[in-house]
Amino acid sequence: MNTPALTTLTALPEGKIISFESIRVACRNCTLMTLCLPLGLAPEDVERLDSIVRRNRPLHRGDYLFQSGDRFRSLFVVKTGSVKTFAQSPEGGEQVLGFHLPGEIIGLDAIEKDAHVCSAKVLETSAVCELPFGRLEELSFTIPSLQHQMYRLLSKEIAHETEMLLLLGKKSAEDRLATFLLSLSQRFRKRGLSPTDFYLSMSRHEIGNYLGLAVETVSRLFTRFHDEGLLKVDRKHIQLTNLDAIEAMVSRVPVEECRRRMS
Amino acid sequence: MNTPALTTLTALPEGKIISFESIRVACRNCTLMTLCLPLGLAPEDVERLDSIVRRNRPLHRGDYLFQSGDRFRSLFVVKTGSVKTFAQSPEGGEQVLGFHLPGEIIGLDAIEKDAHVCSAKVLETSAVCELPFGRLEELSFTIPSLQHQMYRLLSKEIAHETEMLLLLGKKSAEDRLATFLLSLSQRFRKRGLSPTDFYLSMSRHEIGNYLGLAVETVSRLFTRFHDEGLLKVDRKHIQLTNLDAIEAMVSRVPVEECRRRMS
DNA sequence: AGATTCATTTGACCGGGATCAAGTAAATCA
DNA sequence: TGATTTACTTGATCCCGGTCAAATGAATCT
Repeated sequence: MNTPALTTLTALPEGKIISFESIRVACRNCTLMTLCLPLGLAPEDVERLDSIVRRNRPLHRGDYLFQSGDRFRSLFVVKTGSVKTFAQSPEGGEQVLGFHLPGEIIGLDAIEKDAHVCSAKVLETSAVCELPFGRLEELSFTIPSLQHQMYRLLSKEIAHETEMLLLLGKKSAEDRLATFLLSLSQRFRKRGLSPTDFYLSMSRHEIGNYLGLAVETVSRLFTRFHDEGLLKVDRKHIQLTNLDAIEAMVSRVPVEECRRRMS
Repeated sequence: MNTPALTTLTALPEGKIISFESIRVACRNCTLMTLCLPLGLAPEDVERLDSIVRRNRPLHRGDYLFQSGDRFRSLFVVKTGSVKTFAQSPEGGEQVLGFHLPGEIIGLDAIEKDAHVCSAKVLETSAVCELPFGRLEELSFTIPSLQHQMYRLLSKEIAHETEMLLLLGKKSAEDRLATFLLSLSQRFRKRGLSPTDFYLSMSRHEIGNYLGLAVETVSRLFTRFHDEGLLKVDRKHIQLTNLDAIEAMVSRVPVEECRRRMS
């Protein structure tokens, strides 16, 4: 099998042959169907959607799906593995915007400018579906339920970022890490994986960057959570031994509000 | 003229009579057309869009467009005045999500859950266009350019929140206020208003809440900016006397990155 | 106009989390 | 396998911005 030295999906030539692999993993057989774009589509519409999906070879740690400034051509959906997105200032600093698990769509922020405004980098060996946006948009002209699902997905992304704004604007370091772990837990659960026992595919540095915290703070918090019996942590391996306590921490009323409400 | 004691648009009964007012302010005559939903639409499509727009009576300070948890029926566009959106935790605390100026669309985060996930409150006497989402969606099935514009608007909202994440995650208090003022300035300019001389319709408390800062910090920063000759401030009246300096402040490389890049 | 309430400003102080500095453990590589 | 690099942890210290407290100024209400 020839393996060209391409590291980005977008750089792959058009009109790839339909491989055996791509047939096996058709949308209709994909376990992620209810988490992904086909949600709410009739079977025949899933087939039409499937026909525009490009399934390229797996990517490896460090590979880019796209980089900030690239012309916008496609949305991407993680099939297996995980991907981080991040914005970079021209000077080199970066802000992690999200960690994306199977079924999650990447690139929705690029539609308006017709160019990517963030970069997407693969955290571990990952399979990714590519959805040429022009084709997707055409398809959504003729499939109302697909259009509706697109609106839903875009809206969901907005609502999610809203939650992140609340996190960064109002919550303590402790709350941020707890919220992060709980989010991962819930997303793993939805995907049929253990919500209490998983491996992190991102570094402490990336977690800190994402949560607006220094690496050292993240490290200390892991140690503290461990000491408090909330979790067991061994390098990248996390076991949430007291999910209830973590949930309580996240939904807890901030101290500031307690005080204010008493007056 | 009868004035029922309704304080929310959504509570207004369906099928209002077409008033003289609503004819005068048809989309085709609206100065906001190029900032708003009609952007990129053919004149005949603007008319079709116009036919579903509901233009209700002006709202006043403190009126709600909708509240978190309300069933999602319509998107709203500010025509004149300003509106703030905010998320509230059940305990009473709130996080301001945005301040919305004429031409800006509100409610996009409600599509997915079919319920509002934030509240929208009018900051000053304001006129607002209501776009019943069901009708809008139907219309976008038959007008590809409207569908495209919807995708663009949703995408723009995502990209904008991304910028806010960067703001809250990485920037200093000083940078946050400067970014906020610059954003207002640029938005006023786009609307043909002075980018350097304007009135704030929101309180210091609301600004602080939005930027993840204490009221006192906001107040001190205004004083400092004033002392440094960046602006003149008299209560709600702001004059940006050194826009260049504010721009430089915003695009400046964070100190942390400077240090890191030197090593 | 005077009283009340609310918004803003200013000062004093404090603390959470960043920064600085080392040390340790893993992963990568020759 | 040892050498080098990178990731993570831990401790010490510092500082930005939050909190507390009080004064002042606007706006609203009688």
